[in-house]
Amino acid sequence: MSVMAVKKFDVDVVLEQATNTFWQYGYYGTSMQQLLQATGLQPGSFYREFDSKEGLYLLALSRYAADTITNINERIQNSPSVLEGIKAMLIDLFEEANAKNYCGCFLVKTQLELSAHNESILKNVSEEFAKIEANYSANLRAIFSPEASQYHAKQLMFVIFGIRIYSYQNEQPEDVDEFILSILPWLK
Amino acid sequence: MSVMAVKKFDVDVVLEQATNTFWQYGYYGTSMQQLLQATGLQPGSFYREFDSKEGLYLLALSRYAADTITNINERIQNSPSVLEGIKAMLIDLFEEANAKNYCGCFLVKTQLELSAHNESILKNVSEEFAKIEANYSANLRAIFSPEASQYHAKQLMFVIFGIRIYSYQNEQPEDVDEFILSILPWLK
DNA sequence: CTTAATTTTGAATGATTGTTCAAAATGTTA
DNA sequence: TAACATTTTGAACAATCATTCAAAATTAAG
Repeated sequence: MSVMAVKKFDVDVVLEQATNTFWQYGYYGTSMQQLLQATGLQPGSFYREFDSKEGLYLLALSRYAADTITNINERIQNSPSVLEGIKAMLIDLFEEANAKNYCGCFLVKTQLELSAHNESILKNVSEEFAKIEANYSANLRAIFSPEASQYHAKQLMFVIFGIRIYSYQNEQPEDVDEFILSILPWLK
Repeated sequence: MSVMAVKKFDVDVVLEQATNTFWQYGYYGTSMQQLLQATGLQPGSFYREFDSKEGLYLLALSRYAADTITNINERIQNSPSVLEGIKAMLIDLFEEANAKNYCGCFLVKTQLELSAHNESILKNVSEEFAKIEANYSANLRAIFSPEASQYHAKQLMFVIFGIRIYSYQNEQPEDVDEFILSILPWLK
């Protein structure tokens, strides 16, 4: 009793392709036609693997959120210090914006697009952001007091949001490094 | 030779109703059905007044952008000082988020939702943000040097974006006033 | 090779999308 | 009152939306 026919596609690859499409064009801005073209699947295969367009979106979203925290911690752990790691991450955020298909943050885009349509998504994304903030706070506790860590983590979230939105514009600060330090002097 | 039949609706009112619908649900998330219900218009009247769904959206957007700058300047001029005016505005941004149908910033939502679909919209919104930043800079020049004003205006934009996004979450800083000053100490 | 569990195919579905337009209603002017 | 420029009405349109499902293809096990 085993598998009599074998999947022709890699679920992880398909999930990534779908994520990128949703990320770029949004939930309502992405049609099933686009999704099928991006993944190379036929409707039947798609719906047998995923429940629905919405189900796939939620899956993509939770995967993205989990990856985000993983990436943050990897970045910090591979840096000479927590503060240098965070500062380098912020600078990278500015540079990412120069990529040809800059998409910003998938969680932010989801929150802005869908919070009025689906209250559970608003709650879901809020929880993910709370986790990310708590994770920054936990990392900062290696240097600061618990209270200072919490405060700095919150400041960090604000600044990250600011960078992600502002980066859609073309004019960035001349000296990004200096600009970050002017808002978050404790990063020095 | 004059008007033989009279419009039953007020264009400005309709435009505001449509703007609110777009603002809340987004461009692709708003259907013509919703728009007609929100405005009380019939399809024919709608299309005779506005070119298309897209045309109406662009109209709503440019009106919103113009109103934004007007409101900022009114706020600042009715304050005892430029800095107090700006600080009060930032605090208000936090409080707005507690309203039942918090929508964030229409320009930001537009940029995130539509920049991948329509390059001219991305450019359009970017220009509006540049105007807003320049307007802040002009106001700050009453107190600071031209260089400092420009720099502070940019910091201001980042922080405002941060507030608008972060505010979708429920947990705000305990002391909002103190929090703002910790990021923008020159507001003191 | 046959059997059978599983996957792929893709035409077809009904619902909804944005938009059109001929006909009816409106109300000022002469 | 009659004429007529303008607006409203709302059924109808083609296109696209997400989704379904019966039939064909696949392939390991017996």
